[in-house]
Amino acid sequence: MAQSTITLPDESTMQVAAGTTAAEIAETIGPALARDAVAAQINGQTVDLSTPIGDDVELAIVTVDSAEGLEIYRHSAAHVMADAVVRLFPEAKPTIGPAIADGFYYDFAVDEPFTEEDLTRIEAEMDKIIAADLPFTRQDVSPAEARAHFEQTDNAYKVELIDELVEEGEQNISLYQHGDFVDLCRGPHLPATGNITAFKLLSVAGAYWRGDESNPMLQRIYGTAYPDQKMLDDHLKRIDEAKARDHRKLGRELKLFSFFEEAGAGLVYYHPNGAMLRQLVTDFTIKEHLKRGYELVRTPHLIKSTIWEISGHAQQDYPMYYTDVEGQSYGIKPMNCPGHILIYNSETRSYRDLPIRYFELGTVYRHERSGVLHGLLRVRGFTQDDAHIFCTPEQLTDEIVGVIEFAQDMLSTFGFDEYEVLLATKPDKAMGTDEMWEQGIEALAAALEECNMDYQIAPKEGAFYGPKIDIAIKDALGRLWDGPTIQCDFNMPERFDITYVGPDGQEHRPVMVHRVVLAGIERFLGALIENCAGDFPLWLAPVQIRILPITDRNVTYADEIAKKLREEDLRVEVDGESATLQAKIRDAELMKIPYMLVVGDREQESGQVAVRSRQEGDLGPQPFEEFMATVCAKARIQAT
RNA sequence: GCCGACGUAGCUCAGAGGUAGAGCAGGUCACUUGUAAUGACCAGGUCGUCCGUUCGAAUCGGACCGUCGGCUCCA
Repeated sequence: MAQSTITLPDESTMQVAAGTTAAEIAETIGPALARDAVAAQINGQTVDLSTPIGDDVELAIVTVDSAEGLEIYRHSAAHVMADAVVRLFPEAKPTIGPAIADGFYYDFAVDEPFTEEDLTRIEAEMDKIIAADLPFTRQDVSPAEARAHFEQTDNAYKVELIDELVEEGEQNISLYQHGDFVDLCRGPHLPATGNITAFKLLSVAGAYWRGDESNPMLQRIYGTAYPDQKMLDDHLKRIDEAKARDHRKLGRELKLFSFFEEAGAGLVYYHPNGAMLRQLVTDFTIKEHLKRGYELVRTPHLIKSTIWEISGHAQQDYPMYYTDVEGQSYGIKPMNCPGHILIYNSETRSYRDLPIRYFELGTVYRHERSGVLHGLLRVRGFTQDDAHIFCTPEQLTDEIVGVIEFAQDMLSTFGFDEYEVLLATKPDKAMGTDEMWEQGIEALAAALEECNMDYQIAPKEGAFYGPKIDIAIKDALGRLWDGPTIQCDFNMPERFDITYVGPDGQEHRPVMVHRVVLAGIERFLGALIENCAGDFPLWLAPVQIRILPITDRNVTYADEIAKKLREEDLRVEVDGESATLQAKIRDAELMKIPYMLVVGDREQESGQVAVRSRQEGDLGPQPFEEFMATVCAKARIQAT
């Protein structure tokens, strides 16, 4: 009998009879491996465990604890869900159902949308399919056969997918079947439905076929699956944890901000605590910009529409608001760049002036569609820590490096140390020549490399005026938030015809970089609130100290020390209510105030305060002056 | 904008074709308290808005406003 030589990842080799399956080899290596195996990699290609091995190959067993293995596991769960749906709703047409970051989904074309109650029924049906332990089998067929199958089930969506595959040059179409359910699928899959142990369906939502809003709306069911129940429970617990620190909930509880239905959606009202938090963040931001050679500018909210025609926003149908002033059309600024360009253009600039870095806390308005608004994360009026850098092409990479380093400094001060970085290239709907785009992409890539940043290319994701770097920041729960963006612009300088005089006495075109670090201040505050669950570090706490007089006799003393603390720029409140100390402590704890000073007759007589720290609990009495010195020092530390 | 769900007191929520309820928050009074809720009393709602169906609508239908989960888009 013919033998095949298998090389395993640890370089060891084994001899097996030709035709032995990957599953059998896993079994030979060990029962634990066989149990966790979901697929195999043969010469780097991921295939089903049931694949027989004919030649000498490199083989790796893919287990469910790898990212790839988990994806396969969840993808199989999606198939089981689709099967369950079709069993319960024979009219439903399955379309596409992939694994995603935290689970999987499947989109169905149905006449009636699914209800929450349907999810329970579908889960029960899935349990049956899993209990039946139906093997997943692969079948490679011709496009014609595949088409015939899905035409028979009247599924135009699958037929469309097959036609696309054929266009891409596929000769073979793979179908996966378990029980009676057949799906168009690249695979691979688990050996059988029984391999799925823990899953849960989470929600149902509308989604456009292929993500295009001109296409029909499908019904999407989201679910998740984990190799064991405990992992699933942990995941569900994380969802609850995220809910508990939702910035919209905390925004109300901590009296930070609100929205008013009667005043307009997506427009934020900052209450005293929120306005203080915002001010602390923006004061810090301004200071850091000035340190790095930026200059403050300020531009109006209303600019004649002719400027928006020059900038191209008008022609791009940018979602902005317009108004009319004495018969002239004005646009409410959705971006700060044209204003900064006007200032740049107000004088003849020399190469000796460059780089010029204009910074503005620029408040902009954008007409975001009603369905996308989301707390502070997606609003219609927001403020950016926006700057535009005008520089020579030679200075470009250094300037971008400067921005990246600045962004890292800022974010880490606020407690964000992990990032995911994208470099976005030319979209279909774009201005500027290919050559300009290439230059920009090169400069951005060079800067990222100089900063040793790992990044991924996001094809066609650039702004219409230039390529960009998008940095997403990771929070305490591992969630990603939109963060800094650095956008090259070879286009706007052209349109506004801005120049500088070079050493040769000739006019040259400067490069323009748009960049935000915190990005939208509102959005950043949302991320900040959720990252620390409303428990702000001392330097950012809207109220740093609350003084709790034990009796009415102690209120005057409390007011006195409050005055002294305020003179040191500390943010202090006195709780003068006639309530018990316990009740006052509870209130202050719920407001997540970092320090409580309990003052009764004893403290008053001795000039002391009894300190209770939110983090460390009761610290006992100490001289007031001593506390003030300590807390002043701590409040100055701008790091989390 | 699209699909679905939802909107009852400041907040969290119960109720439901016959005219609205709780807890917390708020106010008043009493208490003057030592490290996460003192007690009593009071006040508070044209049940998101408008239009319709009905003898009668908070309850049923429609439109609009807003919120939530997604799609899409984006700082």
